[in-house]
Amino acid sequence: MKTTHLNSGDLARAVGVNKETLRFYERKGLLRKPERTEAGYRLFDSTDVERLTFIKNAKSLGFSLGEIKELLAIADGNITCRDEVKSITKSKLSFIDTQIENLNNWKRTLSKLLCDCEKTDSDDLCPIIQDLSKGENNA
Amino acid sequence: MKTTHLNSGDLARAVGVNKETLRFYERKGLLRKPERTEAGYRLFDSTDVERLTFIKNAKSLGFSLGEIKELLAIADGNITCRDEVKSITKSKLSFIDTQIENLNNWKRTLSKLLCDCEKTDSDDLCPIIQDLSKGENNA
DNA sequence: TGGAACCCTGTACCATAGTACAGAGCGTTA
DNA sequence: TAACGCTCTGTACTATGGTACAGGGTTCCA
Repeated sequence: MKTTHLNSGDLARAVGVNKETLRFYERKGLLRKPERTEAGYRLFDSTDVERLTFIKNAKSLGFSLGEIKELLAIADGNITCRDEVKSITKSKLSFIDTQIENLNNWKRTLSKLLCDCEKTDSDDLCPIIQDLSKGENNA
Repeated sequence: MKTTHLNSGDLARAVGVNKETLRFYERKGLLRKPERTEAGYRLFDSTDVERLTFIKNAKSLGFSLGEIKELLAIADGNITCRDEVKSITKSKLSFIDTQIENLNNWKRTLSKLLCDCEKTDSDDLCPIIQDLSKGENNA
């Protein structure tokens, strides 16, 4: 658990994000304001690597920065708020379900259209275009 | 096929979008510049309803406004470009497949975390937070 | 005829998620 | 000691997809 100090470049490289993004996250309150050297250089440590990794992972799981900030606030606070993490995760899960359902609908529709398109004469109007011009289309 | 004239408000209401959005789409070149009354009021007709419906449907299918513009350009042009519609649709389909796969990964991960969370003692660190702090997380 | 409800315009603003850049200072190494 | 590469700051800009608003003009209905 030695406290290796990293500067912006080190941290950015370590986690694989842009250096500017670190400043951006700091401004947004996702990363704490790090200590500084006398010259004003940011001094990060392994907890920042973890935190930034957290952000990166959560982002890849579809959490928005706003949601991540909430999660981090909870992680920073007392453990008793854990229900909130669960609640956010649950709502995210149900959102994901909806999204998957939508995508499957899109997929069905587009596949069907593509199929129709292959079948029709090349001098008919494209069925994809035609279909999308109709009301009552799927969500 | 009577050419019912609609003004901005009518069209917006008919399709269910914001009036400002019409102007926005017009600016972006998604909607044609409509004729005007002598007072300068926009005059839309049923083809605009179709076009806006097209945009709305395509949007709900996950096409970006840029892609929709391409599709519209093709629809406006000659039918022989139909292969392009197919190609856009195909690439959209493969994108959708990727998205579904990603969402399913997210879902698996979050479900597992949620499950872990229910199992652990309330004075342990929340496993969701812990897990997300680790590197090598799924995409 | 007057007022409500609509339409017009340009411009500015919103959120999200960053990226880019100029001009300055710092640190390391030849 | 000079040069190169790194860091700092604030500010501006990017893209996407709109929304809001002020300050006018118009249309409709009682």
